[in-house]
Amino acid sequence: MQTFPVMEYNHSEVNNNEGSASITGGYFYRSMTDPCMYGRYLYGDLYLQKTLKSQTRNRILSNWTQIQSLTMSTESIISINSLQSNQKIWTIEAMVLRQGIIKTFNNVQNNGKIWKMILADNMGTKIQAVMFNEAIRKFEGIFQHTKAYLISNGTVKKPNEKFANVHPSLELINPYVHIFGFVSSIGQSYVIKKKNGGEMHKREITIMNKELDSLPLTLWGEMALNEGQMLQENSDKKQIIIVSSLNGTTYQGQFQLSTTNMSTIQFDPHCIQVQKLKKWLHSSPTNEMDVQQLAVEKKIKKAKEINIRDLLTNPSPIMENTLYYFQATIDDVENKDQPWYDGSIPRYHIRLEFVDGNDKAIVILFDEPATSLIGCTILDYINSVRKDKFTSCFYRKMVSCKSMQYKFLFNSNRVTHSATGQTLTIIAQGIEVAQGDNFAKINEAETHETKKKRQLKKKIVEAIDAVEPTPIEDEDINKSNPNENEPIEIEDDENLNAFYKRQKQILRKKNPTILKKKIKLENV
DNA sequence: CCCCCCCC
Repeated sequence: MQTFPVMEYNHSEVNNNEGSASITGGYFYRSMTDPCMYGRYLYGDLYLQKTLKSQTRNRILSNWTQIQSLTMSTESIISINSLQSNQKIWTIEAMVLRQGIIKTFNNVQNNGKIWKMILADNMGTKIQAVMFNEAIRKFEGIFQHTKAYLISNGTVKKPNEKFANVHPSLELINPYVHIFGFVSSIGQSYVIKKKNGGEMHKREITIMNKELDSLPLTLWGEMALNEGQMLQENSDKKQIIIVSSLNGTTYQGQFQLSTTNMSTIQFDPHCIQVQKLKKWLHSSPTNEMDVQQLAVEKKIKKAKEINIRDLLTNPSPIMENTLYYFQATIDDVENKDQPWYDGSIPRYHIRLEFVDGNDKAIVILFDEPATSLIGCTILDYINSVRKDKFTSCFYRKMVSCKSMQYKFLFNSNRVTHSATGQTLTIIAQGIEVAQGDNFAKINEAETHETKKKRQLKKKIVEAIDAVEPTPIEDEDINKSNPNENEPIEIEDDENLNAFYKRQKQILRKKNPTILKKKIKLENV
């Protein structure tokens, strides 16, 4: 049984080709009937064209919960689970869990518009609905995110085996993961080149639970643009999301999640576990940066300490896939005037040097660790040093890092020795001041603020330490299990609807203007 | 009637 080093997830394991499933772990959102747990057959594409002929059957309900009080006979309504391939007459009631953007396609046989949705019924079973030209014209503006509809008599098709899963055998070992937590960081969306020459949007976010365990989550494709932008636009709020049908992989010792083409993101949905997290989140006085820092400090607590001298002299004193930290004094910031841009992916890094005789260690800080050191985002830093570095408080802070002691968190997989053996490069995952409050100071006002922050932090750390691993309470399972009669209540998400509406008005450029070349910074 | 599961 595979386990994940995290908190709130559901883990399904398909036992055999018939698709029976077992579920372990997790104490939050349970989608017992998620079709992905039952093999590929239920990954049906539901064609809706024929629904046009019986539009009177399509009643638009204002929200999911009203399904229960529907006055019309519900006898003919069947669950998505019981839909048969090629079934001619049927009605389902389903909620729009995800709306794609309307796309055009063009191939040898055909061309036109296509619009996809992911629907779920009150058992939690999901199905993909596909609409084409005429259907899009009729239904555009009718289907709305998180609203429920009666849908009838479209074409029910078996999914194309070719597309359902490229490696069917992998389905036996690759479980899908559902996760919920709050979003602690949101990266930029950018275009990456695939090995086959194609392009793909990618956006990395970080999700955390209330024990401040963090997990990187990669949003792919359309989701990186749409839902990702939605998250970014609301990044000032403490956002809680449920993300379903994720792939889990381990990259360089770090467990990470990626969306699949079956993934959905629900924003602040109404379910008991989310409400609990929300309550906790809003009662904690942390801001985004403090949360990041606390998460790092928690990891450092658990990591093994290692002497940097040992790392330099012995090429392999460390174990694979293990978190370590070392304590050291920064000798120099190699690129303090202009943090370096990494050409392959659009991010900046800071190189710190530690010199020990002839030996040199270089620690590279990307993203959050870098932000944590200088107290602002890398882009803000660059803008501030570009103007006048000597008046920049961030620059002064950077310079004052020198001769300070820090703890650096790193994964053993991110350490490389140079050919001569005298230089060591470490990509750090986190940074913490070695003792007390010796993060570089800017001025008195900040000292005062830091003191206040430190008090708050102490309070939070105590609260985190006091948290017991939450057992699965029967009560919780019943309340959140879609198998029970109670439907999942989803908050009517006006924001997201407005967002989708806006999306339609924005004409997308085919090739978004993303920086692909190395950025040249003016010398300051 | 589309789409080919990804990148460091």
